[in-house]
Amino acid sequence: MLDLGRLRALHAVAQHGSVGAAATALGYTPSAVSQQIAKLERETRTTLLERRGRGVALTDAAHLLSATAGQVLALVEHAEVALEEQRGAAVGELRVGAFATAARGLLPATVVRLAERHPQLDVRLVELDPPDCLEAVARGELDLAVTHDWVNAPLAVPEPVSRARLGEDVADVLLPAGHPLADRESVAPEDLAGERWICQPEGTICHDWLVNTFRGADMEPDLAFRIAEYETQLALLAKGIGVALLPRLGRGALPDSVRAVPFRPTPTRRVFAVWRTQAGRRPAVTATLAALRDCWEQRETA
Amino acid sequence: MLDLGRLRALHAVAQHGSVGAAATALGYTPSAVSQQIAKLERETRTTLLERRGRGVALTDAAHLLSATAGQVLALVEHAEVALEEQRGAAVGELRVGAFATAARGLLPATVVRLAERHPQLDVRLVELDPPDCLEAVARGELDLAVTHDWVNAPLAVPEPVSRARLGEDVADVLLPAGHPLADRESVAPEDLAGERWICQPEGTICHDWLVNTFRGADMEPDLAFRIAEYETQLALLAKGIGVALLPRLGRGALPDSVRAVPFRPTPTRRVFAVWRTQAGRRPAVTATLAALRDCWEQRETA
DNA sequence: TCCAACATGTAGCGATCCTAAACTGAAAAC
DNA sequence: GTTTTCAGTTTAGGATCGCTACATGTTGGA
Repeated sequence: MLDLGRLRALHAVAQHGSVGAAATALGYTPSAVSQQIAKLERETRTTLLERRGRGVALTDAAHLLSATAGQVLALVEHAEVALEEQRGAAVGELRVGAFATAARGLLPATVVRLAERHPQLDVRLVELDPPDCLEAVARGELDLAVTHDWVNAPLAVPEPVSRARLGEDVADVLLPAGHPLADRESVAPEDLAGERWICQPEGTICHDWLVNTFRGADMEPDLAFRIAEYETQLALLAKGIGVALLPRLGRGALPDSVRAVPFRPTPTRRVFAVWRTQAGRRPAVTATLAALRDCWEQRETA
Repeated sequence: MLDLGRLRALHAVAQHGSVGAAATALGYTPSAVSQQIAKLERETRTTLLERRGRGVALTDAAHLLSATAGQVLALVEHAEVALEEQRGAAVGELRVGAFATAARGLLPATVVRLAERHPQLDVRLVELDPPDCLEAVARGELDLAVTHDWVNAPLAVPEPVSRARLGEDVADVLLPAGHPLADRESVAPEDLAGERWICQPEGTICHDWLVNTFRGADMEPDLAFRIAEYETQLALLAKGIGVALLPRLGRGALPDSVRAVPFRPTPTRRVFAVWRTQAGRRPAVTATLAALRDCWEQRETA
């Protein structure tokens, strides 16, 4: 494989017309340039320079080589510039994970915003539960994830992962419109004894939080419906079949047949973005973080 | 300026997916590849590789750089191949000089033939008198020249120039059709005493030869018309204004008003191709030499 | 004929680049 | 949970490379 330094030497000679001028241009002595080209000649088994009077002339092979050397040098220079530019730009593929509610309520706007601001950024989205999110980020399968914890089940991030808080998401109890508690200012676990709950499957944080909170009041919730899909939960609620605890994030307009009532103690989960600390320097990561924050703000003011 | 070896290392990692595989592919140890990329990272002040589990993953910058590295490597490889091919092919620019008669009578056919055989060869033609030809070749301003001497004025080629004889060109005396000598088998200087000569300007070999030959017979030719252009000489001859000594090379069909009569002693000039010995290895030079020989042969048999 | 300009050759020193081997860290196997 | 294995990195050291300074060889002009 030809050496770039030698090609540069040859190209300089071709451009400046003499070994000495080329050496000056490159900041070397003529001897160095001469030696470089001599080595290039040995490597290619080709005569590149011919002495002509006091100076030198390039052979056909040298012209040929110098021409492509020019292209190569231009390309390399371009790469350097691109690298420099890229140091501040968000490009490439960014794999994002988010828990279901955020995937529904926050990420669509974020992806749109990123697409507007950074057209070169290719965002991939995966819906994952918070523990899986963290693991995937730590393993490098995701570049960034939106996750959450509840105040009574704080999120532990492993060492090489950083996190930033986006904000808090409050959950309300959703009741059929005709329910006796439907017009209360707020409800407590005690008020809801005997209700049949619509809840996410076991193993999800939503499920665990509900169980923990009721056990704190020395009660056991009746988790009659284990439903992962938001729309399905809503459909069940609309039919008055049970009650549910649903976060405000990602909750659209409710049907008339369903009422939201604040819960006491307020079920608040903190929403975080997490990423490998290592990758924090990636412009793509910081840009996504910024977009997430913007979209979160916009959601709250809306 | 980025180093080609490092770019190749990065590209290999990108292609093979791991440092070890890249090292195997390149014939190095993983350590070498790792160091190369570490240096590349320092040079570009960019993170290129991130550890991911047991292996590594490329950052955006690395992907960017690897992509252009691929282009660069392809270009360099292409240059190497081109160089290899070119080692046997006639390509590039070839500057050819020829004395006027050869430029008229030999070179056009040669240029056509070269263009057929070697379309990549770019032939430039300059009309130059033999001494200038030799000088230009020796100086490297011409790559090859067609020159001549007369038997009584042999051509001396300087050391770093080679020559090859193409053949001999005989000159005849051209007389107006009505001239008393027009139907003779041959004429000698003595026969032509008092004639007004149409001749090339002083300083040309043609001129000098005429003077020398006549002085050898203790005569002085009357060089009444100093004309460089062949067509002009012919026009003068056609009007019966003088006589001329014109070589057979490059002489087309004569008008009826002009007759060619052999001269005694026969004015014979040896025609040579000359080139820098150094450049003799150039395929372009050998190809042109071959074409010149072919065209000369063809001319004689025609 | 000497001198100036230019390229090339030589010696040597410092930088570079590779290998080998120890080290670190993560996944897999027991 | 502990050990093994795998992959990449770090470190040390020796060979090579690539530069500079200086000498040499040519060429072209005063």
